[in-house]
Amino acid sequence: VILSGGLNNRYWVLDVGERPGHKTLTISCSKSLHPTETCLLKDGCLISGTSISSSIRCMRRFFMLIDYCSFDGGSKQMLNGTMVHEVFQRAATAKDFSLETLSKLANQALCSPQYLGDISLYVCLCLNDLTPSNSKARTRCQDLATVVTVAELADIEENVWSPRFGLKGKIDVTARVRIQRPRSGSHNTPEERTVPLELKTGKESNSIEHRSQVILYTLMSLERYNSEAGFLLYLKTGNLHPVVASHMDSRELLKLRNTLVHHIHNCVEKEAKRSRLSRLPEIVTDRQTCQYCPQKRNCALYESAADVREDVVRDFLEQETGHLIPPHLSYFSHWLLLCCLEAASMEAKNGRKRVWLQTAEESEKNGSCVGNVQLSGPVTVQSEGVFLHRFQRSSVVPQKGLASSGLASGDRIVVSDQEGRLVGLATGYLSEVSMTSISCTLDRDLSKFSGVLFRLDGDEGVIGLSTHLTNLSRLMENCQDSDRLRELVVDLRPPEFISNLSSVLPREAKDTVANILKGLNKPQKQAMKKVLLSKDYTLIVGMPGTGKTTTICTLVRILHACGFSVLLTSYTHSAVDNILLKLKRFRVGFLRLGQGQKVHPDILPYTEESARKKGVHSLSELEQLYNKELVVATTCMGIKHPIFTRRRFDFCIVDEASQISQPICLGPLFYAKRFVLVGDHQQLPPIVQNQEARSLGMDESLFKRLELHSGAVVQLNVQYRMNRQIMSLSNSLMYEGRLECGSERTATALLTLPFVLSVQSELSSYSKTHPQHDLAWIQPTLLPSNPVCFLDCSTVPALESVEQGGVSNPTEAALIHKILSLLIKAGCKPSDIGVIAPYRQQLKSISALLQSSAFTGVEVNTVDRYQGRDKSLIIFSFVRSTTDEGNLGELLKDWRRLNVAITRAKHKLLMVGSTKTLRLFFPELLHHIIQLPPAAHEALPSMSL
DNA sequence: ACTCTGCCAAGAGGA
Repeated sequence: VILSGGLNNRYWVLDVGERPGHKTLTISCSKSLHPTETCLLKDGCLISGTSISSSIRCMRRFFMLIDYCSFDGGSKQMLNGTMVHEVFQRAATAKDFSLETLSKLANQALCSPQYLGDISLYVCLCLNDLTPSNSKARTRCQDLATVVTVAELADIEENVWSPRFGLKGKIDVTARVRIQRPRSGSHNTPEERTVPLELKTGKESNSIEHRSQVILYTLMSLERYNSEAGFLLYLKTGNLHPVVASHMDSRELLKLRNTLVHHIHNCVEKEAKRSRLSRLPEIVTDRQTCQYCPQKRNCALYESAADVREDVVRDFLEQETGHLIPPHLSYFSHWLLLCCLEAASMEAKNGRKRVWLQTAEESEKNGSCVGNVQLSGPVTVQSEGVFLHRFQRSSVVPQKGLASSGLASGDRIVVSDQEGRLVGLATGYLSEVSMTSISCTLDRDLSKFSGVLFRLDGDEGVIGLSTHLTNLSRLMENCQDSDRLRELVVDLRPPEFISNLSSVLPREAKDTVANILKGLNKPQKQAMKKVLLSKDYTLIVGMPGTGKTTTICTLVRILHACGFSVLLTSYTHSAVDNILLKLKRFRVGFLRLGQGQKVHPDILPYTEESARKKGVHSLSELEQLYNKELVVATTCMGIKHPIFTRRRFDFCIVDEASQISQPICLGPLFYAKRFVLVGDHQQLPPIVQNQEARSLGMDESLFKRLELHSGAVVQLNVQYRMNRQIMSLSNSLMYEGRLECGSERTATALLTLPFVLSVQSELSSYSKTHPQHDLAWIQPTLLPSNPVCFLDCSTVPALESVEQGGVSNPTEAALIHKILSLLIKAGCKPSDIGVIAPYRQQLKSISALLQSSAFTGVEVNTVDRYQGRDKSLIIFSFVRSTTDEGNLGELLKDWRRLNVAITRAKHKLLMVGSTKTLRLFFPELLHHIIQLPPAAHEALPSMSL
């Protein structure tokens, strides 16, 4: 934005207005003259110190936040740097820089799982870099008479979020130093200051980047320590350089920071209602700078994608993107745009900003925050880097129960002080929440802050779209793997198959495979065959209830028996573990990668973590662990794991592939020769927040994109879940009759209600005593022999309410509550019942009515959460009862969501909704309508359970 | 117009 005073003019601030969440400035370029302008200061974007200092040479680098080290392992020097940092920090904490200690620490660092995980580990620590005499680190000030001595260590790896400057970062060492200035004559006591100390293990460059980093850290810690300067400590020489942040330096760096933020917020621009990628900051085209830039490919890709070619950079672009043809570039730029749009939507609802934009009181009202707490009792060290803290409400403020805070054990939290001076002090997990106290494990020891008032905020974490972008960028790489994948994914080259099974099937595996195949039905066997014959990929359509998990499990067993290596993935941990839980019953070994906290308890013994506990002390032992199993399982996001710097697989299987967005789904495919996508695009698509991104096709999964090659598709259409009537509803809605029952037993299975007769007689006697109520409709509703019922509430006064939190319909909720109590009384097990609604708000109002213990076991959940699962009896609440289709809402209009909802039921499906709304788009329902009398939900008796 | 799961992160150093 250029203000009226011109690009770089100066302004007077005439007035400052404070509003919640933002400030307004009234400014003018002349004190006495008009035009005044109003600036709105808001938002809470924090930029890291390193991002800013690395942008000094080239601002573009910042926008290409793609971490290559995750797949090439990084350089020797970087690894060395990380390790020496740690050795120094540990030695400093122990206040011991003796050679013995240093070498002990260095050995520990070499064996620490963190570094062992890096397969490219072949670094020897240069211990002589850290000799004791150097570590005392005297300054070489210009002003030789000034002496700085490090008196005490205040902190290491301190995490700072500074909303005031919009900066964040981690400070290597925070030190208390004594500064003795030469003053003529008299007694001068040394000044004490707490300052940031930045360690560098490379060449002593004292470069502008290094110095800027220190200046930024100094700014960040201004509010904490009032530090005026920081220090650069080069460990190779032991030299300590003071870096005094001059006003101008700080100002320039903050201006750079602001420019970066401006570009972030404006990475997409609208033109004639259509969004497109904005221009990035100008390309530097300085051979010297660009030659070694790790981001040059992305830089060139972006430039080519933006379709603005300048002559100066043509050869640079040619060099980096010459191997790509226009469709490749447009695929890249299309998805880049989609990701930018989506990122903006995700950033908008990023809850982390609340920590500094809202007071604790405000935040507490919205839930997931507890303010005014103090440390109580000592901090105990649970394990390396895990500190157990206990907090209590400060007695100063009126007590409010902590349990009602919206925070629950297991939640991720951020700890800050109440005042907003120490933001983001620590992060961790809540372990216990009681009425009076909260305990949690944090990544830092906060014992030195006893007496400080804290606030704990729930932290959803910020996951940008960096994995998406990394995968997209990788797809464009000039190498064999990427070329092939690009051909298949972007050019849509038809997949090839070999004709003869005998060439892939080892003779000795034939019997085993034949044995495994025995338990499968026809389409499942076909799927196995197709996969074995594939040279590129196979798509398996798993319609509802067709034994998708079993099929995948069997596929893995067969591939395993043939000696093929398999990478097994899905988007969610639970989907991965679902297959593994089945797989572990057979003699198939596997390695499960991923955080223990997220892994199913029964799968934990197969994780890397637990294998390590048995002892991995050397690189070769680690390699053994990584290479031992033919089958490796992880989530699609888990591909940053170091195992992938080396290992490749014969097959990659992606489950729930129709729910994964293209860039994410690509990730694991880089590591396998062939892949298998399993899904069903008639079920739920990937969730996309941004409306425009969705309309531009971001919710198209790779599964759906590749489905146009029907030769690669196998359909599992024999299902063992639904009885005939429920299945035919789905068939007419979605599958055009292709879905079949696997057996007559499946087709005719009904709900068992042992006491249905007694409930019915109870109802009829109730009818007699209450003749004013028409209860004729309830009999067919309850009857198991009537598997599909649509209860039409259109005669019942609609109570649909649209609130801020979502949509709910109390009438439907009340009706469901009463019918449920009848069904349970009739002998239906609560655990056999699922209640589904499209909206969370509706689930809340239903759950509120099901508090009595008779209902425990009834699972109330969203359609989305129910995907992949089933129940004997499903009650689905449509909630919406509008006649205006335009007002229906996107969720219900999506047929795929409706399809998922109705196919969760095995034996009986009760739908509650309004025909007014539904006949608009689902006429098949009309065959199953049960017309409700007015006030049906009130007329029904409340059964005592 | 309300559906949701991923992820540890800012920085390791080189020209």
